Amino acid sequence: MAPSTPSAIFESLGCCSPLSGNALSETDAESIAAMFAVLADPVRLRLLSLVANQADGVCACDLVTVLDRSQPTISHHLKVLANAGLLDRDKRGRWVWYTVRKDRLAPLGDLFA
Amino acid sequence: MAPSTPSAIFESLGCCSPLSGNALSETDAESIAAMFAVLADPVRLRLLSLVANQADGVCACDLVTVLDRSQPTISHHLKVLANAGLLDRDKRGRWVWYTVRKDRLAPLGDLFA
DNA sequence: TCAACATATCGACCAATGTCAATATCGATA
DNA sequence: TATCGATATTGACATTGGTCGATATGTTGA
Repeated sequence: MAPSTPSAIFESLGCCSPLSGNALSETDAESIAAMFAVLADPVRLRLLSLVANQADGVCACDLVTVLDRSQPTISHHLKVLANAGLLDRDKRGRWVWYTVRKDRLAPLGDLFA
Repeated sequence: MAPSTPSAIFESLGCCSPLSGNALSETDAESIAAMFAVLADPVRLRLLSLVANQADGVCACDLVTVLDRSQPTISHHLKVLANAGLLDRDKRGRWVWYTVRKDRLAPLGDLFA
């Protein structure tokens, strides 16, 4: 006989807790959400794309002038991106050069496959 | 002769504004950031994965019991996901069934390619 | 050593948002 | 119609986070 309520449908599949099968764990969800939170800002997205479009990296001094934000704000966003592992930071004398970590970006794309 | 300052390097490439080449526009960055903001919450990520793992969709009544959140909170998150176009909402009598919109998720993955 | 410049940090402010209790709405069924 | 159960909305609260002015740190070159 067919189950009548929604949860009964899941229970009829033979498992104890209906939906916990191959779903995201709480800790996995938190770490993935943290990565998406880093990407959930238009200024950071533009910084990331600006850096990604220059194979040899970009000087922070140029990033400050391009977007319409103050120097502390750009510095803050670059730090967030670097702390998330999406940008590599390379100090060369007085300047700081950033390059994109494609090996860190790719796994995020796999989540949508 | 090699340019001495970082910005001079970009200007030597022959373009007016150094980094604006194929980078994200402000409006594009805003809309993409909005999509990532939807995904930047662990409860929403788990809801999405729970729905995605059931080919025939999931009843909201079951989603309420699985995660450790109140019914209004789950309802709120489902609304956010549906408004973003990531979930389809289908009201069947007293219950609401959700299915995932894979065609809306896939383009987000392409951003990392 | 000093001045100028690039970058980082601090402190404060304001907007956005996740959360829940209470309540409303809507559909099914007796 | 009346009641019950599923879902949505409202209002309030606390937290988070983007932003900037002011300032600190660190590096270069005179």
